[in-house]
Amino acid sequence: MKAAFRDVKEVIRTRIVDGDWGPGELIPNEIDLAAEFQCARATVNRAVRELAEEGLVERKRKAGTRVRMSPVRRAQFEIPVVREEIEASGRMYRYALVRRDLCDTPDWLRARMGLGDRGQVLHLVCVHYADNNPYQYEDRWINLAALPNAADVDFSETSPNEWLVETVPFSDAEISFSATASDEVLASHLGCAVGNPLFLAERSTWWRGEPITYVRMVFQRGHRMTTRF
Amino acid sequence: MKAAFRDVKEVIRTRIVDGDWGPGELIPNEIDLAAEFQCARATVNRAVRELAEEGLVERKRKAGTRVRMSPVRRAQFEIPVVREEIEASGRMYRYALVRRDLCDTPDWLRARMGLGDRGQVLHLVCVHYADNNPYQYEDRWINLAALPNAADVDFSETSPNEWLVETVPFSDAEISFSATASDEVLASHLGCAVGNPLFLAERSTWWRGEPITYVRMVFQRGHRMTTRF
DNA sequence: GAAAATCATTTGCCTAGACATATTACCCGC
DNA sequence: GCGGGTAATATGTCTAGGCAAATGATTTTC
Repeated sequence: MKAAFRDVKEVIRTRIVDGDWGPGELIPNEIDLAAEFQCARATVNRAVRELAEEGLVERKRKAGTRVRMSPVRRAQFEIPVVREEIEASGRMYRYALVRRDLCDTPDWLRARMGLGDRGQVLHLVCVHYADNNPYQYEDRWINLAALPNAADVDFSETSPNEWLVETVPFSDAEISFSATASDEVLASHLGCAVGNPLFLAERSTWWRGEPITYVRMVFQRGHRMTTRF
Repeated sequence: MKAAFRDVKEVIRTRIVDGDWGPGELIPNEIDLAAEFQCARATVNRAVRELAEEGLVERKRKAGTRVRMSPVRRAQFEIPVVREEIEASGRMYRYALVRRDLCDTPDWLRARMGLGDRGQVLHLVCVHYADNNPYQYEDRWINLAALPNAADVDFSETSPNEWLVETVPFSDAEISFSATASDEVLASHLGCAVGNPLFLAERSTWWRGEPITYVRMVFQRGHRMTTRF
């Protein structure tokens, strides 16, 4: 007899999956469920609350709990550091710095990151290899106003990604995925043809409201991001 | 004065983000925190438990709670029904069925879905419009062995997506995202040029271990999938 | 010294009862 | 029939206390 709320949760989940309680239908209230399962209301509450967090049911005060019409399926992706992603798949990781510039913040970046005054940014371009095949092209901009010491770091060995993770551990971020076409630069670095469709991930990061970094990550042809739920 | 556990949670989160409690460090135990915040231990428990679920801290019995070295970054995407996605953005939704075939299960589909014996599948092609602009091209295959009555449904008005959601509401799924190039069919339906890079989502669905449906969803040029965390 | 048994600490979960809050349902006056 | 106020109800959260389980630390035994 351990973790009763888990059992309650699974019984309810089974009833929903099997269609005993169909979409849109109201399920019994917490007091009745507690009576049925012979437990405290708090136990039922936790079970049903977690099901609601998973998107299986919808709860409203007074109105009760009902099975969702269209289950809000939330797909969860872990966003690992590239090196870990490659090494986890058993391939050898290699990193190369392609370019390093110090420049004034371009306007498009100021707009995107919400940078008010002009200042300097560190622009880094690097490529991540898996088993010596190009895997990801990384185009990164670091706000030097927020991280002045980034200018002194030697990024020829440490990838900016890993340096940032150690330096600014807990930040807010916005990530977005889309498709883009390979241009000549990408084609030469990734070893594909110009015009090939490529998977693109962009990420902006803030720390305490201050813009830290923006990165464009373009993956090798055929890259897929997969998850089960 | 509502939701004390939320306040506790935010105070602790702030201390971690600000570096008062650095990566790898042990934070006070629940009893001490409860004393500090003048609340019951259960309240602190919920606060810290949720922080652990978010990946900010790591908990172990007897060992206590410590701040994670590298926070597990989980991006969460909601996978809504197309119509809801479009209507939520304030645009008008329209749906069109392009093609409907009954055919023997092609080999590639049998391999992908883990379908053992050969049987028939229903192949549907449709397009979803937002404000009369093509938004998503949907290429769907439904396993008739699992859903024989799908053959009798009129999909000219109801989109297969919505019919399936009502009929087989809660299933296991695998979803994957990638980039693809527009071919002539896609170009004509989506109104883009041949060769344009397009964002592709593929989804396989099972119900109680039985393959139900596989769908390829190709989005209009420039589509982005975004999330904050 | 190494392995095994015991102890202590911390999180995990449960109960029973209480009050708060949102929201529906109903009743009433018009 | 309709608008507005009021009561009823289901969920949301808190408290105080208690037992369970995992596991790091310590001590005992061989």
